Formats: sequence, C-alpha cells, structure tokens
Amino acid sequence: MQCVLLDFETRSRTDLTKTGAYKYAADPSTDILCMSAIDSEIGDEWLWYPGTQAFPATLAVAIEHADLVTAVNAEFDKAIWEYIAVPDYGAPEIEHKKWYCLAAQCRVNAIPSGLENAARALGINKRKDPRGKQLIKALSIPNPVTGEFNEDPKLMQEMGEYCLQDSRLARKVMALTRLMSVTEHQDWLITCDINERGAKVDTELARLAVTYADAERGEIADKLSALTGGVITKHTQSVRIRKWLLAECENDPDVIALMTVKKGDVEKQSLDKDVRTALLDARTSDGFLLCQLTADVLELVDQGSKSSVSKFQRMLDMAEDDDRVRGAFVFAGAGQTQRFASRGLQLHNMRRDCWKAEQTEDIKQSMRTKQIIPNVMDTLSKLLRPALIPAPGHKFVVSDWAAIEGRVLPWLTEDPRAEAVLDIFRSGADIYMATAKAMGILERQIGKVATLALGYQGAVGAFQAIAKNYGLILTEAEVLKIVFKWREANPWAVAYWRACEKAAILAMRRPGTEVKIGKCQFMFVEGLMNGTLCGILPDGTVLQYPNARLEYVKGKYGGKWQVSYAKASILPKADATEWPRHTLYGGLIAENFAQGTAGAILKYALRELASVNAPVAFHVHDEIIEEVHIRAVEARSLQLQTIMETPPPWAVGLPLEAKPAVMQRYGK
DNA sequence: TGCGGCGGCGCC
DNA sequence: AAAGGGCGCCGCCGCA
Repeated sequence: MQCVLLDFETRSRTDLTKTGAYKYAADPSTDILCMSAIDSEIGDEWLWYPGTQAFPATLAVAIEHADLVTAVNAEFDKAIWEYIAVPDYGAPEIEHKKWYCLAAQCRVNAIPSGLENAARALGINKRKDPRGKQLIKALSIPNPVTGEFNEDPKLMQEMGEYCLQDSRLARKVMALTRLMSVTEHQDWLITCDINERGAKVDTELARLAVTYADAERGEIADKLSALTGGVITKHTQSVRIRKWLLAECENDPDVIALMTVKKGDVEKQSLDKDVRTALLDARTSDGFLLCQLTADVLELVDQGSKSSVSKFQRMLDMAEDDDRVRGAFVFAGAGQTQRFASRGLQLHNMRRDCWKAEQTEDIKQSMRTKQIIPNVMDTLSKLLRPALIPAPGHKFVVSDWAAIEGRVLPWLTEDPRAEAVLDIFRSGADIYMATAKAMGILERQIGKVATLALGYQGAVGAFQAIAKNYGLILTEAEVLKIVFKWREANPWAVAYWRACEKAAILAMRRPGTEVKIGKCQFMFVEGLMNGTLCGILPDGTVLQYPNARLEYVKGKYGGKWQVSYAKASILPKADATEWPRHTLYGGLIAENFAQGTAGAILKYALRELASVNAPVAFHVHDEIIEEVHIRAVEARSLQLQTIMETPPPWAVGLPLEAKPAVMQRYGK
C-alpha cells in the first residue's frame, strides 16, 4: 500500500472554526502558505511553498503512483487541493476515491481523531507544543488591528518545518493503528459526498430567528438584573445563579435536597432543567417554601435556556452563497460504536418537537412584519428543524427505521427465547403493548418506557430518566418491581448481558482466539495499541477497546475479573499521567453491539443509496432524508423504503420497517 | 487574553 | 453488586 501523506497550512480572513472547511476553502481570501508531503513507505519528504515554487515534479510522480493520498481530516486538505492548489498553483488532479483520512482511521481505532491527541493516546507525544498554535495565530489570521497578513519569511520557514513535523507524526500514527477496511474507506468517501452536497437552510428564517432571539435574551437579562439587584445579569450564569438561590433561601435543607444530584460517586448541587422543574413543582405542594422572587428567577432561566436557538447563528455562519451548509457529518464520529457524528451545525440534536411547514410559514410572516411572538424562545427552538429546506422544485423524502434497536438487540442474541419478540415485530403488532402484557401490566406507557430503558441492564435510574419524558410518575418501589418483571419476561436479555461479559473476559485470556456471543464475536489483539479488545459485529465492523486490561477487583464478598480500556472520548486532564479508563460490563457491551449494528444497517443503506445516486441530504442515526425533485418523489420514496426495509445479506431474518414521508420542510 | 474545565442542553 | 451510553455545541468560570 503506497501512500502519500499531505498537510496544508493556510491563511484566510474567514474563521475556520465558525464556517467549517468547505466554506473556508471556497472563500476568495483563503490561500495556501505551504504544504508538506511524505511518502509513507520510502519516507521521501517534500515541502512546497506555492507562492514561490512550482509544484514539485517528483511529488507529482509519487502522487500519481500512490494508492492513497492521506491527510488528517482529509476533507479539509481535499477541499484546499481542489479549490486552490489545482486551479491556482498547477497541482495535479487527484481522483476522488484516492483520498483517505487519517482522522477517520483514528476513529475506527477508537482513539481521538486530532493528531496531537491521537499521538498522545498512542504514547508517542507526551508533551504539547504551543509553538504550532502561535505560528497559526501569527500567519494564518490577519492582524486584528491593521487587517494585514504577516509575511515574515523567517516565520514562514518555521511554519514549514512545523508542517513537515506534523506529517512525520501523522506517519507514525498511521503505522501504529490499523488501516480502514475497504468498506470503511468507501463509507468515508460516501460521507464526503454527502458533506459536499450539503443541506439547504432557510437563511431568511434563520436571520429573523437570530433577531428575535437576541432581543429576547436581552429582555431576560434585564429582568434578571432587576430581580437580583445586578447579581445575575444573564440566564447562562449557572454558578452565580446557584449561589444566589442558595443564599436567597438561606440554605433551606428542603431546597438543597431537591438541588442535589449524583454525578458518578459525588453529590453536587445543580439547577439544571430537571431540578428547576422539581423546585417549581414542589412550590405548589404543602409546606414547601420557595418565594415568588426565586420562582420568577427560575422561570426566567427556563425561558432563556433554549440554548439551541444559537444554532440559527451557526446556520448563517456556515451557509455558503447557495444557502447550503456543508461538512456536517463525521464518519465513525462515535469511536465506541462506529456510529456517525455531526459537527459544525450539529444535525443530530435538533429539537424534535417542532412546527409543521404551514405553521412555520405563519410564524415567519409574523416575524417579517415584526409582530410580537408569545413564548419566543420556545417558539424559535421549534423552528430549528423546519429551517432545513429542500431546494426549489424539490421535497424531502424522510424515512426512519421503527424501533431499530429494539429489533437489533434480540436479533443479536440468537437466543430462541428472543424469537418471540422478533415475531411481534414481524406480525406488525404493537411492541409496547405486547411488552406490557408479557409483564402482566396493562399500561402501554410502562411497556414503552421499559422497552426503551431496560434492554441494556439499566434499572431504576434508567427507567425514571426515560419515564419523566413521557409524564410517567412512579415510586422507586414500583419501578423496582417493573424492572424485575421486565427481566423475568425477557430472560434472553439477562442471559445476553452475562454472556457478553463472560465472552470479553474469556477473549482477554485467549489472545487471538474468536469468542462468539450470538451474532457477534470478541477477539483480543495483543499487538494493536498495547492490547486491543475487538468486538466484531455481524457485518464485520470492529468495535475497538484499546489498551484493554483484565483486572481482578476485590469486592466486599470476594472479587471478580473485569475488563477495562482507554476511553477515547474522555480527554485526559493537563496533569494526567494515564489516559482515562472505563470498565466494561455486560449491559454496556450489549448496548455498544446493538448501537453499532444499527449504525451498520444505516451505513449499508447509504451504500445502496449511493449506488443508485440517491440524493441523500442528511441522516440522523435511524433516519435518512433525501432531497428529491418533485417529479421523482414517488419513485424515490418507494426506492428508499425498499432499500431500508431489505435487510443486508448478513442480517437476513431481521424484521425492518421504514415508511417514508414527504415534507416541504424538515420535521419529526 | 487565552485556554481548559465544566455545567447545561438536545437527540438517538 | 449495580450500572444508560453514544454524541457535539454553547457559554461561563477560573486559572495562568
């Protein structure tokens, strides 16, 4: 495998962190300072300053012969290459499928995807060097006072050296982790295509929303200042608000009790949404004192805490001239499950409860004519999804898999007792009602919450967390009974948790051996990243647990063996000597497997859709949104449903259901 | 002033 | 022994 590693250093008047790579690369003020390249096999190095040098002929040959052209976050380098290096500086063209991303390779290895953190996780870069950042600040950003770029030749030369050093480090990281499989690389390329296509934003709506949100935030701030004598000046000042409230109620133990939340092993006082609701609710019951003043303050915080309205500004920052936001998806962004993540304009967490297209038009018209809107922040956050729109003459075709994880989990177990659950899905019956019945309970709501909450060894806490979203209020004793009944009615799940945990331990004891659990496997690979426990999903996707260790932990009544591993998503603190670790337990493994397999089904469908040139605009874990010409809506809907409901070859027998809807704006 | 840490929020 | 976990973004806080 011959591979050329690239790294660009650039400068621009636009802010990369606000606009994202695509808009940044497309901006006319963006230019290349230098580019380093390394041939990963031979080790040949190049440093190119396009302002003063022609493109190195030997590098052109190396690229021509390379199987892959690699960069950390290659979408950035690819965009710079295609938008600037080729047209402005005579760099040779590189075919799309030759591009390869080292950051994506890091993510499939379950280590951080930033070069510095990846190297740190691999133990080859202990110390952070601030010089690189200083150089970027000096050369990549115009002087804030004069607006001029610094062109100091000495600094430019130093920048080049740093650029080359990054490529050398990247080469090491590449060698210490496993390459993406052909399928993973293909999925990454498909992600590039989706990112390049982008999602269209109703920028007029976004601008109106920003105006209204700014005004409302100002009003809330004024009210808070007035109520608290200037102690609290914004609804976002969580520390001030907490201190003020505690002082105001003279450390009333009842109030403190309601404010106390457990985080890990430590108890803390919080004033998050749940606590505020609890405090305001308790106010109406007997004997609880929460004066009008504090209640008013809490309600103002509630009103202001729709932080999601900041997304409208983000839409405007990222939208290009054609009103499209590009680069929102990260292939394997979730290292532990290999699901996608979304960045920049995060399309994965937009408020679900939202206005319909017609309501959106009405509200938009009200804002155009500067009408007063009641409950502004709430109204605005319900406009987030509808702010995503299809191009003129197009519609969204939207489809999501019904209860995908509820189907995948029993299917993965291969337990004959789980067939009954799959048969309920196959029959089209109501799974939540059936679950309740199997537990000897009549309320569908309880069946629903139990199904959503208890599949991964969660107990009272997990149930209550989900129950509150459905307005279900039960005592701890009642929930404990429900948990017990659910486990009794679903013995396949309990057995699976145990089997997963045992398999992980067994795999650690027998390196290089496949240990089967239902449709998945574990294998401990000693030579990879200080020992990596690999969970292999039915499609071949590998979930990695790097730096895995089998440890004997002593308990009160004897001890037990357990597997721990380095957790990529938790970055170590500045003074930490070891990467933060987590412990595997059965329910967690079952969850990782189920989420990962659901993600594999999405990736499979995206490949199928790519092969028929389906216009996928975006996706949200279990949901695919196509932006379709109005004349093709019917055909594409049918095609989308067929692709989503046909299980992949490795999942024959898994019942899938995904009925498409047609929308003028994005909605639930 | 810049930056890491943390609390908070939203979704699947 | 029991265990909800997977994400990313915004904005404040406190330190260097």
